[in-house]
Amino acid sequence: MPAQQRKEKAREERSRLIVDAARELAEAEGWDAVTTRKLAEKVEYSQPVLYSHFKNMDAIASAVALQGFEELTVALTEGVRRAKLRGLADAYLAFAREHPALYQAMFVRRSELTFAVGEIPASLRAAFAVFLAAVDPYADGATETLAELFWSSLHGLATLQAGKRLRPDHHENRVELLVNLVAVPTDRT
Amino acid sequence: MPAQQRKEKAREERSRLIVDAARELAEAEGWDAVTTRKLAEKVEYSQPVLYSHFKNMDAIASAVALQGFEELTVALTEGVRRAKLRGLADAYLAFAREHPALYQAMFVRRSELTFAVGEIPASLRAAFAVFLAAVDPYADGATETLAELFWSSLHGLATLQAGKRLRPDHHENRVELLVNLVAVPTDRT
DNA sequence: ACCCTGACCCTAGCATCGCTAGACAATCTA
DNA sequence: TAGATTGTCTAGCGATGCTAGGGTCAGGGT
Repeated sequence: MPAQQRKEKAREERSRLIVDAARELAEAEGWDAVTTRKLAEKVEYSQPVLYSHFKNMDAIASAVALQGFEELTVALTEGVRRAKLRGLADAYLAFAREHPALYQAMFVRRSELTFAVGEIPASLRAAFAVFLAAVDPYADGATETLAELFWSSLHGLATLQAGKRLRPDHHENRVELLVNLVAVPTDRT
Repeated sequence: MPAQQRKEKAREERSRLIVDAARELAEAEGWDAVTTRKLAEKVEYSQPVLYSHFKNMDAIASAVALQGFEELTVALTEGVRRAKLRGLADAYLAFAREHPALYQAMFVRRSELTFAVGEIPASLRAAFAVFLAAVDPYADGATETLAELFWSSLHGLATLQAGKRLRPDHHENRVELLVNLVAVPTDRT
């Protein structure tokens, strides 16, 4: 029955519309400004329609985050291709800098998405795989541990920088130092 | 005029009462649960009293954060005394783990407190000084940069761990690896 | 062709939030 | 003692997330 399919297609379209609107609003004015009323007005539907697509506001933010994971994977892959570890670091930090609200939805705002325990979003697993591959040559066996540590360091740099808690200049120095620490092979017994 | 002084003393006492109540509530139920009404009820005054002490809710959270900075400095100093870099790392991560709401107020929740630009809270400067001293022997001149990086890495580990985004076991491995990367002298030209 | 049924969406409203205005009481000054 | 000042509370405003209930319109069966 094509009528049924057409309906579902339209619903899916509207879901994307809502998610896109939320993301735009968040990037433009921050997550505090993303309210159900503003969102409803932006997609030109009434508030309750949002709840026929998503359980609540947090679920909308999580949908935005999932979009982010996919884009992050692409950006990281491209970064590694350009310049290995340093390219990965630059790509990660650029992503966080250029999409601050998106980054918050992915990694800062509390959310029901947990990574290391329970099921992991496939798109995020892919992003982490880029880390694993890039770090493996220097890991001396402990690939996952080094990948987690490298990721954590970048996350720390990204969030503290965003919060104006690091000297704005010296960014380059910090990144270079980090990459050197990870890349320069030392005795890791 | 001692009457005047007595008044001021009482006001100061009540300020501390409010801050302590906010901190307790946040640690017990998270910052979302810290509302002006619950806070007012807990200190047994009406809501407007809060605003005669603090500009708004964020200012109360900032006051809690300032308490945290002082305690963090003490904890870090003790950690360094015990085991240098590793002690510092352990103390920092333990602090974040044991006082998650306090840590959020200090470093995660957006706040008007900025560190690296403009004026810095003295208590936080003291905490960073511990980082500087602990890291200096390995910095090869770039002490501040290495301190910022070490701090960022710990911050990343702390927040991602708190968000269940790292494998709960392997914590020890990550910390040891980080400390080794920073401490083992390599060629840093 | 007609009616009925069900899916869809909107208006209206609830409880709660941060914050403030204005009235009331208690205390100090002269 | 009378007036002024200081302090506190009650009540309320606008905005929040979310939901209940009713109305409208299209699709399907006879």
